[in-house]
Amino acid sequence: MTKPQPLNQPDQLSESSTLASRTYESIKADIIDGTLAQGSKIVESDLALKYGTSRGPLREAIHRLEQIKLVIRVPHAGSRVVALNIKMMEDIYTARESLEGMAARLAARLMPDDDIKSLHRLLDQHEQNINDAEGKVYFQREGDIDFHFRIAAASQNEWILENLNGELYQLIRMGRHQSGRMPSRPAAALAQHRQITSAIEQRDEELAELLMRRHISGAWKTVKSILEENHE
Amino acid sequence: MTKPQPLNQPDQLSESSTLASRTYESIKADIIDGTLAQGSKIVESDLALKYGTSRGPLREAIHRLEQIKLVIRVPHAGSRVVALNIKMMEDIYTARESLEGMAARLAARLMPDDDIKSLHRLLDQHEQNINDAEGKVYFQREGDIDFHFRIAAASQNEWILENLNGELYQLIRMGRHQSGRMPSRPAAALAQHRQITSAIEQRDEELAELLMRRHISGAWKTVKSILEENHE
DNA sequence: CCTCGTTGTATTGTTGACAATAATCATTAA
DNA sequence: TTAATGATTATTGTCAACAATACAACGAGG
Repeated sequence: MTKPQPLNQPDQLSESSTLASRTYESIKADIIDGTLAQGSKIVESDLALKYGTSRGPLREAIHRLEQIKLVIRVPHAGSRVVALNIKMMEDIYTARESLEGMAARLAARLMPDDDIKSLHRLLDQHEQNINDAEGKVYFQREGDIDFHFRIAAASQNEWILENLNGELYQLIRMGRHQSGRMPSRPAAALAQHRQITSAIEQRDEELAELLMRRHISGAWKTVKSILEENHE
Repeated sequence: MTKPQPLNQPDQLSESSTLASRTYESIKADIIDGTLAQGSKIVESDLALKYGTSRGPLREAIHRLEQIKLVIRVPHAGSRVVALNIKMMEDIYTARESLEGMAARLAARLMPDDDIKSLHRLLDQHEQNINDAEGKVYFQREGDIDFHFRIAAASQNEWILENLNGELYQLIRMGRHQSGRMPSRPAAALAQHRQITSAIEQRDEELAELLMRRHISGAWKTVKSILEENHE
């Protein structure tokens, strides 16, 4: 059985040349998967020790994490891992809806035919994985983001790509880890992905944007209800 | 004669408690108004001297500027002030169109009546300033962004607000300084602003978004033609 | 018992020195 | 003359010590 191919969104090569970057990647991963608990206080000297570096590079890592909103920092008082709440997640999903809608529109205009074919193949793979018990985990965790990443990349808009991939998706991943549950109904999601791809293939910008926005706002509704029931 | 009221988008209180923040603000201003030329190389020790600080805080400032894309940094090789090109500006305007369209939609849903009234007054003031020779400079430079800022704030979406105000508007300001010219036809822009405000007042989300997007994509067309003629 | 001010401690902000890296320039061989 | 190669230098990356700040504990006064 072929393993689902690795995600092609290397935020940074894991063997980065600078210590600050490596520390950044490590901490980011630990925040996203909950090893560093939400809302927990960050003490520079402690973390420096923990990640085997000195305060200098660690400080740079923290600053970068602050920029992508994984960390909140208040001057002279210290930093904490962000604590996701519903309002914040709603803001993120709304921004994402807007940006990805635009990305889908641009993809319909600009995506090369070959890439569209490849996108179809990706969805075929996802379909197989849905029926496959162990694949389910993969599909629900990362396959979904993989699809969305390809659309963002196809937009050929650097700003949108960087903000989706570098910031919004990270926060969404973190939210998923938190809730412990997966995005709902993979089959329904897949069907929508196919619709969107088809609109792109037909170069129907308007429809592509509309479908993407509907897809994401639908996803938010289910995520929201999960968060609300967890929160009482 | 009453001076146009100061912009209410203090990115940071100018008397920030930390040296790194003050340095950041200074450099940012210098980049935006061209004192630090586009594409010019940044040498940490030189700048540290120039801004009266040591390399530590200056480094933090540079990192923050990198995050808002005013500076480009390559590991071990140094940093440069970003050099705006047409593709980059197009990406920015497209992202802005998407985000501000959504912001207008949210504003139509959420903006308190009092704030809408205040928005009307702001536009009245702009109208006066258009006929006033010295006001023209103000309106064209900052008044336009002032309006857009209020919509973004009214969306009550933190992510959108921060990204528009903290990043996109800065780059657009920088672009304006570069071209030397002002946004075109203040009267036409004002008319569109009124339309948008009116849609918000009527709580017509769909229309508010549509008008805002049209407004911004129109602005891009004229900016683009200016850039192209400057560039040959 | 509560409030306010004071002191002490922990943590961040800042600095200058040192190490590592990459760009530059001169030198040599083809 | 040009291309490759090696030493040199400028610049960034990293570190550890020092200063400034905010928070907590404590005590005095109401």
